Amino acid sequence: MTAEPIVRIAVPSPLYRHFDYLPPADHQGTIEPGVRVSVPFGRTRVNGMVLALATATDVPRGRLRRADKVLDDTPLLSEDVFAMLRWAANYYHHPPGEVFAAALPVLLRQGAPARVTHDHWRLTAAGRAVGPQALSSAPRQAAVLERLHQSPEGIAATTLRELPGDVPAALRGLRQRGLVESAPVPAGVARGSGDEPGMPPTLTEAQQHAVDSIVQAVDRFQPFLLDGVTGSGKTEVYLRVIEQVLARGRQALVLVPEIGLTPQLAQRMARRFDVPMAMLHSGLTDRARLDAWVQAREGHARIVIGTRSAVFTSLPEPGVIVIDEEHDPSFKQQEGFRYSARDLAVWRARTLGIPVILGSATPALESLHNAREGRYQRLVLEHRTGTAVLPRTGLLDVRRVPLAEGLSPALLAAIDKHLQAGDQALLFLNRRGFAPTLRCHDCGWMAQCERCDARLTVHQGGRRGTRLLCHHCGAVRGVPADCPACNSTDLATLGHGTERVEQLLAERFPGIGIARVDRDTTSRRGSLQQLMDDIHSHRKRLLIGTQMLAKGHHFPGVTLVGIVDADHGLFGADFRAGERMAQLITQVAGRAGRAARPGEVLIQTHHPEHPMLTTLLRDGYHAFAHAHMEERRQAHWPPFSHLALVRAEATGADAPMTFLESVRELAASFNSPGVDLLGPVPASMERRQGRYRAQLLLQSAQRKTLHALLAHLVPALADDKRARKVRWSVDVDPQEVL
DNA sequence: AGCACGCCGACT
DNA sequence: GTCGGCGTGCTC
Repeated sequence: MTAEPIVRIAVPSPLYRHFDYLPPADHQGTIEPGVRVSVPFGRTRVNGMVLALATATDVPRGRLRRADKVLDDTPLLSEDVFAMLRWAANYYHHPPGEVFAAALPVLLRQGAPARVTHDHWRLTAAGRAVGPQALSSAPRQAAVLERLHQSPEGIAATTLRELPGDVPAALRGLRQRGLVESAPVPAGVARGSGDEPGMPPTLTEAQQHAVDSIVQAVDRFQPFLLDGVTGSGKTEVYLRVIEQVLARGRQALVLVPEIGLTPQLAQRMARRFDVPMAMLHSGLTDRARLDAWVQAREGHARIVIGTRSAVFTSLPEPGVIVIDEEHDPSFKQQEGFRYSARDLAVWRARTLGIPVILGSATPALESLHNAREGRYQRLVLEHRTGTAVLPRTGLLDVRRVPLAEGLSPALLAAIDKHLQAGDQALLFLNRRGFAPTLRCHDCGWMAQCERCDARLTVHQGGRRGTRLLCHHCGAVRGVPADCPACNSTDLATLGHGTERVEQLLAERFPGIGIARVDRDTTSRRGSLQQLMDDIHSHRKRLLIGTQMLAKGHHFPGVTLVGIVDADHGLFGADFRAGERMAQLITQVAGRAGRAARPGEVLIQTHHPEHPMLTTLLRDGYHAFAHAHMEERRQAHWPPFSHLALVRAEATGADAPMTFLESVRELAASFNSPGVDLLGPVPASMERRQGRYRAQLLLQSAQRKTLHALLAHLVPALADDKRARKVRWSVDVDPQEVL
């Protein structure tokens, strides 16, 4: 008789170790790595992931417990994703159980079977026409009807069953009345129509070369940096490559930034390809997400498109991975399991032996460096497609110039000129609200957030009238009638935000129609779409907005882009501030002149001679990147070093610093040559949401030595009693170090 | 992270 | 006299 195997399990908990169990008593057959099991854990039961089968364990005999149920017949994750997650837990120094949990749809975490619910219900035309009050004699049916009214796309039967009462009976009743029908299509997956009108556009020579190069590599690992100016047709390159991948019977995984562009790109793909596609965006219900995930896993969905976490989707026949706007910071998760979806995608492509395409008009310096070192093959699209040309850019020196709400006469005149010509103009301003703060003219008091080291922003819009808002913790306060410090009534707003500029423009350019695009005007569902429609139909011809306007959206009618204040990025203390500024300016500028008419970009600054700006404007993003790369090299910042950040926060003011000092000592005691310990220092905004924050930076020229140190340090912290007095976390390859 | 056990303050 | 505060210990 052979001994029972030991089942090694990652349990969803912040613990850095695995747990060993015996198989369930009644279990027949084999248990494989990658299946979920329900196990007793402490006084509760949890769903864990089988990491491995073992023949021996360190755990004393009597303490081994028996798993109670195996939840999957076959591994839930494809081999490459399983391996990627094991690798990632190691690389990001994060508890394996949490890594697996983060990679699974909520319902799978909760133990639901990995099956599509074909059983969806939706209203018929007749059902849409009647209200629940028509069924007052059948309250159960009325409740189901009402619930279906809320979700016109249909609801999974399992979800409906959460309603009280005999839901299946109610559904039978409703079907007899002809009010509902069961829809066979699982949510989250839609079949493309492939009915794009006309022929796909003819490729430029550069596009054709890019497509050929990538297609030629379909059977091996090769990262491509698709480095193409805005409007150069990167998407068309993706589509042609995907077409080839689909033709070879393979699947495509497409990652996009978190800015609501998923539907747009998905729509374009759906018009091109007559195949089922899974869309994984933030708006999905848990059930729809599971359905989409399963469809991808089983190979029914041939294209999977989604944000960051879509990188964890298992695919049986992967052929290519695309990362669009690869420089976008949203590919890095900023809390919990702090992975980079871009970096994981490259890892995964290597394991799978398939090409991966990183596309951007403004590649991250890391990616340019990788290309320079020969790790990535760079494919350049220098020109815009069709007749569109790149806009002219100019600096507006605003020193000693009278400004109207931050706008110079030259900029206002330019807006006027473009509006007169019947075109649209876009103003970029990185501050939402009316004014960045409120100040007492008599004593200098400024409205401060009680829970953060930050000023409150004056917001005017909305039915709730003028209010003070904290952009960091969301606190809302009324505007005081007089100064809390000196009782003066002479309180005045200071600086300008999008609301204020909108007001000024409304007075200056009456009847033009102004679209303000920021978090305040787009937070309601569908409101962004409404604004976009108004812009595209020219009902609104002046656009004012924040970051959101810079990203990806096409505005063919815009011929003028104004950047109200470029100076923030010039003096940002973070080592990435310059790179971010250059990307932002280049991306905003890319919104202009995409159609036939040439565009113009005007940038207001108090530092017109600043080399960052002059290099960027005169010679473009790549010249800027080249110059900036040298600065990085001299300062030993990435990509010329590797970083990890230990963060700590607590309600007590001293606890984070005290803790990190002990972390520093501990790290120093490991005696790792070549790893520099910088700090600890208080975070740049020390107090946020009532918590004090500090950080310790670890820097090394060698990734290996840094990770060797972390491999000792992190488990030691996890076991350290002092660590329980603070909230701490480790961020490998942090995006921001300030 | 949960969850329980275990010793010190304001309540029915 | 108890309900409950969160310190600390553990999870195969």
